[in-house]
Amino acid sequence: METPKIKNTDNLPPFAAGARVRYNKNQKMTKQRTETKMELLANCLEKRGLKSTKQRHYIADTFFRSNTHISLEELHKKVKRKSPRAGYATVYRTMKLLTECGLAIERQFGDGQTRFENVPEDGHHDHLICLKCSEIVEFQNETIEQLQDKTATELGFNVVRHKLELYGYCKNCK
Amino acid sequence: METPKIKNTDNLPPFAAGARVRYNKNQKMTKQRTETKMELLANCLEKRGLKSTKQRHYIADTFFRSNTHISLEELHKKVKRKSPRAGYATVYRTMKLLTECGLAIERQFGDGQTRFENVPEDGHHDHLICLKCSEIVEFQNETIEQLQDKTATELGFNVVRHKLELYGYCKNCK
DNA sequence: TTGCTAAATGATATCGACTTTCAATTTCAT
DNA sequence: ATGAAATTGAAAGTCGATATCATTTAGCAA
Repeated sequence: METPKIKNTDNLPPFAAGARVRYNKNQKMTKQRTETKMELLANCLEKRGLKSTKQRHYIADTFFRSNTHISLEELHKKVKRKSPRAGYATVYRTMKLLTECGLAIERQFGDGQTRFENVPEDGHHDHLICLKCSEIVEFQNETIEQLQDKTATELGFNVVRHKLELYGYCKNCK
Repeated sequence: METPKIKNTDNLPPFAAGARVRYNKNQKMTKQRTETKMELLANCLEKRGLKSTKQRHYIADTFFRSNTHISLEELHKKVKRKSPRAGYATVYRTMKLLTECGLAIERQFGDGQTRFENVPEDGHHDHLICLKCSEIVEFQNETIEQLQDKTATELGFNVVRHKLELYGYCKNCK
């Protein structure tokens, strides 16, 4: 084997997962609730004429409670702990649905697996990723956002969304 | 089929490929040469005790001349025009080599295909991607970079590299 | 509650983009 | 030129994502 393949959390690349810590512009920690999201999901299902099932409910709840950038495989594993017959395909379809409803964000950190992130209730954030210990810190910086808009405008663009990832070493690893 | 799969340039997602235009901070266009890179490659091969082959030479040259964010499939197609027996695996291995040598950058724009970008000779740049016509504009903004470093430092990080992508609509599509 | 019908589920098959394997070929130091 | 070592191309293998399909379920109507 030339290059080992990454398959699970035990052998993650240095930038894919890790505990989540959030900071706003002033470095205050923030928290997320999970109740409201289940309500949003219920609304979204109703709006589309979709059915409310045990599986969807449990998968969504498990995802909303997850604090990492979770992959389908990891989520499936968690879901099966309480619901052993739950299929991978259902987890896949539910996460696709959550993404369409705006309740999850798909991310690619370059390890070949799509990872899902909870939508923050306090707005957009970007990522700082430690290349050694895998810590992922989320941050917000309004000034950077404004500069991005300004730059884009100068080039004739209207920016709809963006992605900013900073890779480096955290204070414990530098 | 539930979701059509993207396979080639004719059916790209609105953000994957497109002609490349580069702007520096003052919106002046810049150009790239290709000679120096072949020399760098030769050095890199020698340093590693690797052999200089027709295939590597031709694949690298084709890539260096490509002006888009090219996928392996697209590059293989181009290479086969002049070298019909060239295999996909060789293109794959050569691009892996170029990436390791720092002469190519792997990128994921979310369409499931890895795309390769030429290393700019005038430093790091970021991307503006039109969601409608697929135009990809590259830009540089030193102020944003400085702010990123500042933010990271405040959170105890040393930034090694970063990725900034702005998705929106260009002046022709807004 | 019961029956019905469309939607959802889960097991499995398929797809597609890599990635590896291996026998044949080529490079290059001697 | 020669032989060891690297490279190549074809084909097979891998793995995550996605589709298929028979069975099960949700939710409305009687």
